[in-house]
Amino acid sequence: MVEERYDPKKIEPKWQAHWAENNLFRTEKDASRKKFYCLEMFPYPSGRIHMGHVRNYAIGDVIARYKRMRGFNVLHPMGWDAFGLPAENAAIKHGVHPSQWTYENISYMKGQLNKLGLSYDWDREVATCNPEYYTWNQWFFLRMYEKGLAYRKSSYVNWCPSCATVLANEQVIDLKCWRCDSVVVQKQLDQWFLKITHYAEELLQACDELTGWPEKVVTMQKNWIGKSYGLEADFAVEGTEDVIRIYTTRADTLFGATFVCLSPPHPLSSKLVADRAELAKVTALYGKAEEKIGLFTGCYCINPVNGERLPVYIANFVLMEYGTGAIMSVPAHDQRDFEFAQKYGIPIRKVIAPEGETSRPEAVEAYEDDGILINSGPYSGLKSSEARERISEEMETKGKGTKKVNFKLRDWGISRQRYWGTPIPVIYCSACGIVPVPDKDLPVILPQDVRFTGKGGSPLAESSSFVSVVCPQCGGPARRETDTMDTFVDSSWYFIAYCLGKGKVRFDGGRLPHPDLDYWMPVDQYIGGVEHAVLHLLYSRFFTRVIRDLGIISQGEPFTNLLTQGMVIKDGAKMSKSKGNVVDPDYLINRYGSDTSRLFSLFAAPPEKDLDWSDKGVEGAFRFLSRIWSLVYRNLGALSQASSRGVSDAAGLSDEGRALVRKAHQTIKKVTLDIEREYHFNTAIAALMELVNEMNGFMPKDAGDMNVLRFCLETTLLLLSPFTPHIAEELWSALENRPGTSAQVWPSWSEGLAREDEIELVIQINGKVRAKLMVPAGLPEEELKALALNDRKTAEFLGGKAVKKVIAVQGRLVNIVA
RNA sequence: GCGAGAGUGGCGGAACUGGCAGACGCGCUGGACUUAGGAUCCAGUGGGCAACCGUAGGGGUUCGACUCCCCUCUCUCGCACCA
Repeated sequence: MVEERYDPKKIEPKWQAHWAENNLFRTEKDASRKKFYCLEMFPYPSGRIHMGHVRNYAIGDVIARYKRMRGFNVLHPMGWDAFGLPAENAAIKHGVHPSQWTYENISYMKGQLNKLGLSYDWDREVATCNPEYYTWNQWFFLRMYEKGLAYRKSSYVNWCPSCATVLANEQVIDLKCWRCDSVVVQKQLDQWFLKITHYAEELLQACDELTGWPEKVVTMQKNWIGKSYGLEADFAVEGTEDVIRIYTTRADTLFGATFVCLSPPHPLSSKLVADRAELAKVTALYGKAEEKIGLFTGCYCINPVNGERLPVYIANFVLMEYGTGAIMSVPAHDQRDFEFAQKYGIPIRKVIAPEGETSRPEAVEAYEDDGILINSGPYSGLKSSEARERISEEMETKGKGTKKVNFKLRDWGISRQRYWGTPIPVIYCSACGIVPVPDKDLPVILPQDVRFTGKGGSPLAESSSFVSVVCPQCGGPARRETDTMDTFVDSSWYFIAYCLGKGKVRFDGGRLPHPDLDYWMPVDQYIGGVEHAVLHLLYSRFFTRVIRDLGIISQGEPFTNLLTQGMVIKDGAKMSKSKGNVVDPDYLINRYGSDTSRLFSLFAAPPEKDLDWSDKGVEGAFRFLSRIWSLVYRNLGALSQASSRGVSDAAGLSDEGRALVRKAHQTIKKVTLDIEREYHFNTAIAALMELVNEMNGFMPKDAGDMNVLRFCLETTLLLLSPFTPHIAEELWSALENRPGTSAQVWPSWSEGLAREDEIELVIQINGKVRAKLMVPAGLPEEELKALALNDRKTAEFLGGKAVKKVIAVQGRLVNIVA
């Protein structure tokens, strides 16, 4: 029974239950069918979903449902990025255990996702805070440790003195701690690192194969990896045995070096500077962008290319982490060096002249481009590019330097002084040193006896039952690592876990590469926010390669196609709690239903662009669905007597009927191509609206017309079903068809039936539209020209002028040049 | 500063490889039905009385430019001392 009014509350829960009871979206590996792995970035279980999730998951669901109707074996899973700071903060603030807080949130949010009618295979759900999941973080860590890909070293980190803990970069806001507002300092600490730089070259090379990714994201990845070709050269410190090794990409400017700078943490800095207090001043400003300061060491070093004596400075702007931690400074050709030289009165010597430039005005800034060498001994007159090569070779021959490729990419520091993360599976023994936890003792489970105070560093350190262990090697007393892993580790392989299914995630033993992984991977379509353009996506590319090199999987590239959806904007700003401009999905679903919520977020903008929220637009989406509803309701009696069979090859239709059938076929074509072409759902939905508008204006006069209407309605419902699955199912079943839309095949169009038999020929005179003429479609150009020239209005506008040229475009227009 | 992208009605947005600019939706105007309508339906809707003018601005290529080329402006987003 179809009610008169469209009431989503009455139909949506019914169909959600139907899908769940019949396990319609459960997927099994089936080697005989072509697979499609459709994945949306899993959410952090913060408590409730927001409109960004609705948009992200609506996009993914349309793709998954569409691909199913196209016959693919579709894997469409969902899970939870469940470790993270908010859970721990909730524990500090409200005394709820992070685990309880997280699982309660998951339960609520899972309900919200189901209310949206998303077609997930929940049998594959993962929560990263589950020991069955994070044990594999530990297992991968141990494998990497064995291969030297996980190691411990001392490094600078953001340290909040008040909270006594390390902060991630994104938790430092304007150089201050996001929680207590105290100034963050750089502190040297022992940290665990994953050697992502081992894959730097491959990660960079493979960027060129990411043809299904937005160029912007690929570029960001390339820049982040930051490969550069240069020279390492040795500058001997005068009167000592010490040598300063510098790195430069501009060997062609070697003759222009007038001083050398060391990074404050450079080992030679403290050796060359006697005055600790002065050195401390520079060190205090290390890494601060505002001001360049330096300290003359009193020492000189020798330029290997010409034997010149150059002063050695300590400079706060020189990074220890990049290159060698020391640079040669060429103020004439590097803006930073230029400013520094001016400040400290160091000479500036030009060694590169812009090509073709004769006069040389007094420099007010550095000339950083390539050019022709001057003042450079035997190299004067050469081009920069050639000089770089030749000077580097000379340095190598003389044993004073080495050509060197450098990367900006640094190894990934994963240690976090937090509770709610994966324990790093390592034991420290005073006798044996660092001892990895044996596989048989995995997982190292988070202890329950921890108090959350928000102070005093790693919470795990407070649990004596956790910290005190027996050394697996010597049996003596030992101490467990109390840091946990960065939560980005969890999300670096979850898409691989989905392929195996709940309770089946394991990577040791069995046939390798794992047959299920080889069937499902890589992800065919990944959808998520662009904020992960570098971090998560780069880490995942790294992890997938590590897993490949363990033999578990064959391919190293995880995501074939990537769609980065735009933000949801309201009142000119990104929707966010802090801005107070959020729209609550629960409210929206209650008031308009999930079909309307989905439809609006798909219709208002193409997926990759920002979406401007509009309450009125939502109502428009609801009205559209209501119109379809009442169209079926109004005609239900007659429609149930009608049959869509035969409509598509029928002669004997009324003119109006034929026109509507044509429109339907055109709509099938447009919707299909719009989805295939960059997922432009907004124009696909617009086409469906056009078809519905035409159906609304269609007055069936006989049984044949009613057959046409039924055909067009069925077509509309099928085309609509990926976007608004509930109403499609409901009306489909109201027309007494079985089974449901999601088991149906995507409609196909006939070019013949879609073709117009008449076109409106536009007649232009000198490029301006002067007349329009209905003519039969498919006329050859010559006939179009003749028709245009003979038109009454043409003569009128020509006013007797001679026709110079006539251009005809088949099926479109004729332009008469006079 | 470097890198990427975008500027189209009152608004969100259409326009495939150059071919009727403004599809579709919102809003607005008028009308119908109503005790009433912020419900629904119908019609209209870039500007201008007009010729004409209109896709950020200025040049260019072309029979023809939102689309291609050059210059300028504005905005958004990344990365920002990577030597």
